[in-house]
Amino acid sequence: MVLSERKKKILAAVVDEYVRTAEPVGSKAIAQTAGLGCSSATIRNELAELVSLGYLEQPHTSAGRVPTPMGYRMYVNELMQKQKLSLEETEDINRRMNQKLRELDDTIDNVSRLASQLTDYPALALTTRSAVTIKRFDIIYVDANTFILVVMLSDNTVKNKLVHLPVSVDKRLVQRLSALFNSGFTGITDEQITPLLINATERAADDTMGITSVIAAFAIEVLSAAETPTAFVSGENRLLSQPEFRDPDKAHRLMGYLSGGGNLLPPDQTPADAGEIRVLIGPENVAEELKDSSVVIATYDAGDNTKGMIGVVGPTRMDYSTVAAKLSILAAGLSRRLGRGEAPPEGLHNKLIIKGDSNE
Amino acid sequence: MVLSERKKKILAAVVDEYVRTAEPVGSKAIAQTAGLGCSSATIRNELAELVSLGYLEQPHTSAGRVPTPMGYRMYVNELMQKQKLSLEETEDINRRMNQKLRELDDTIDNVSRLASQLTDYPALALTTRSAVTIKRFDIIYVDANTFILVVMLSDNTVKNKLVHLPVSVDKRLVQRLSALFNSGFTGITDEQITPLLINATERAADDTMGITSVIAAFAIEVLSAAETPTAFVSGENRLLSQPEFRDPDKAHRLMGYLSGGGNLLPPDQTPADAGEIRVLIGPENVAEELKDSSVVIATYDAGDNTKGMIGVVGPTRMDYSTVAAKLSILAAGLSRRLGRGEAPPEGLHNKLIIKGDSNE
DNA sequence: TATTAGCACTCGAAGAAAGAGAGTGCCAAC
DNA sequence: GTTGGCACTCTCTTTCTTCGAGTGCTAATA
Repeated sequence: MVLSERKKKILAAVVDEYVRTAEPVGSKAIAQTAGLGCSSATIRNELAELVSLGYLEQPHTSAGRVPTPMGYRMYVNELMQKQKLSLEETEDINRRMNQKLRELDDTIDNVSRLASQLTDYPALALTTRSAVTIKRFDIIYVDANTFILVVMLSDNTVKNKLVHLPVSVDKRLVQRLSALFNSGFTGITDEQITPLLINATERAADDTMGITSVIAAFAIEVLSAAETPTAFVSGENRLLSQPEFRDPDKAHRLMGYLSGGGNLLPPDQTPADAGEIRVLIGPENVAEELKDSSVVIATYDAGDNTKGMIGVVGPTRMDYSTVAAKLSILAAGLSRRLGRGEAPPEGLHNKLIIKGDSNE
Repeated sequence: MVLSERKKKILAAVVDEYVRTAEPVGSKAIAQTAGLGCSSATIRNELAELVSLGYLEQPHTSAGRVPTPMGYRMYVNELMQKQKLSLEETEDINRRMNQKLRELDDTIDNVSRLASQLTDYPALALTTRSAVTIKRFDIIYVDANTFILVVMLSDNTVKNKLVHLPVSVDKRLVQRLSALFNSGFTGITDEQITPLLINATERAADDTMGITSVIAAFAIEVLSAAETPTAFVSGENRLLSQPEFRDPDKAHRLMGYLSGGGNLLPPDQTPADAGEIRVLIGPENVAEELKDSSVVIATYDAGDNTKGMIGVVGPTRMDYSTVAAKLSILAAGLSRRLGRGEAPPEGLHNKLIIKGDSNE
């Protein structure tokens, strides 16, 4: 059954109002705010129908109406006006993004922090699982007992590790190993790094001290870490400002779940296309702990076919349109800068300024 | 005035009991638990004196007693029995430390997570401010537009950054720059990296494209980031399981403060010696938000004269002895492994096992 | 002099009762 | 189909009462 225009308007009004006030919405309030020229009695009739259709519900017989998950779903899919953020707001987001992400690393924890700040909900940033391979493998010789492993992955992230060894290592061995690893270990996944391969490399390098194993272990570690989807959560505490989490136990449960960082988001779903916003409302979530919360997820392009995701968690009574709009901009910005694996022009510029003021 | 033995015992009993139950402690309860052979009436007299001495207080006239900050202080300084953790517990901590910190990075966020898990309070790990210099500077040439900067600092941490440039760079220029940076930028602090120095390097390398600036900017960034004391907080949500934070507003305030990650701990105090445990009780804290919470801080030796700190935050009604004992072990473990900047033997071993099972 | 038993008293927590108010459902009129 | 009117329902808030743990004090005891 398709909803009449008026029902849609009323439903939208209920959602808007409820999101704003967190109080069940009465017929009178709607009659006043939503500018349809009819009385509260008419609205009451409509509301009753919306209830029986499953879009709304009543906490108790003589209370206002509250959207059901199905109601929110309808709202998100059809009713909510794609919020246009004002120019200032957009600017602000971009500015903060530049500022925040210029510092050292645009690592996912920074991204999640930013998302949380912007939306004022807890946010989480996730890496997506995908086959990662090693693109480059370098070993920097520091001294006879020390070297630095530097691995560049196919997703353009670089990892390093400082290794101390109890035994001395010849500089040439290190170089040989470096070359061997670069030829043998690039372009393959962690599963392909078999003991056999390590043994072969070891023999080829004449490595009698097992350094190869240490390095290979690092390679495996990096690869599997990169493939394990990890989530960074920040701003858990913002949950507490939501009235639905005034109950400390409830808040604690969800926050604990979030900090656990487990597989929070639909693990089976393939990541959406970059730019796409996905909304999971209440029971649509797989995790039991999220069953009465909502999640908004934006996907961005992290370059080299990998996708990143930023999600925001809140009560089902969530300001979907604003959150979606903000995440959209954030995701777009991230795609822009990560997609090509380079810092944004401004970032570079700001740094370069130091060239100028040499008289100091 | 010095407390009589019995008063001490009673005070200790009050603290212990209150820590356990979070309820004001009555005279009868003490008469039963603390095995001093006297009746509740006697205890009442003693309690009344302890109140007038300032060690205890009453929430209201006809309630049990609760320790004041001064009472806790006395407890921590003199009464609390230095808790000996059982062998199993110690083992457990060490095992978890090995497990947790073996993964890729023993970074401070992992340390703080671990501390929080162990104590079941929110924990924060801090780096201490100290003059950091660059120990090594390497540039890995990836392709004409891409290279990886690898910087090893005096505190034995290694940072890297992938740099894309819009212009092509000659491989030899990169090598020359690498050499120049290694000679010019090692052993100096970020303040010593003046525009003059950059300019000189630039000219020496014949760098007309300003790559030097980009690299120098990274150097400065890394150095100043390393010198900025940062705090990593985890387990904020554990606050919520404490009855004193059942009020969401109160919890929110403190959690917000913690997540802010600001200068949480006595900024003026010089870090204690490694192994030392410091306890700040309620109003002893400088930060307004911590005035009715307590903080336990352990200092560990992070190698190369730098100290690290792990702190735990909780209500003043905190299990000081257990927390102190656990942090102690944690700090000792960290000193052991970070002090010499190497992975613990077990960690290495476990990795090396993969050598063995090549028949798979 | 220190300890103890006894007892009246205090004060908060928990429960019960009452009142207020927002909002509904339904009916009859338009 | 819409509207005003009205009785009804149910929660929230406030007020009052009760209950009980724990105290402080006094007088008796070792």
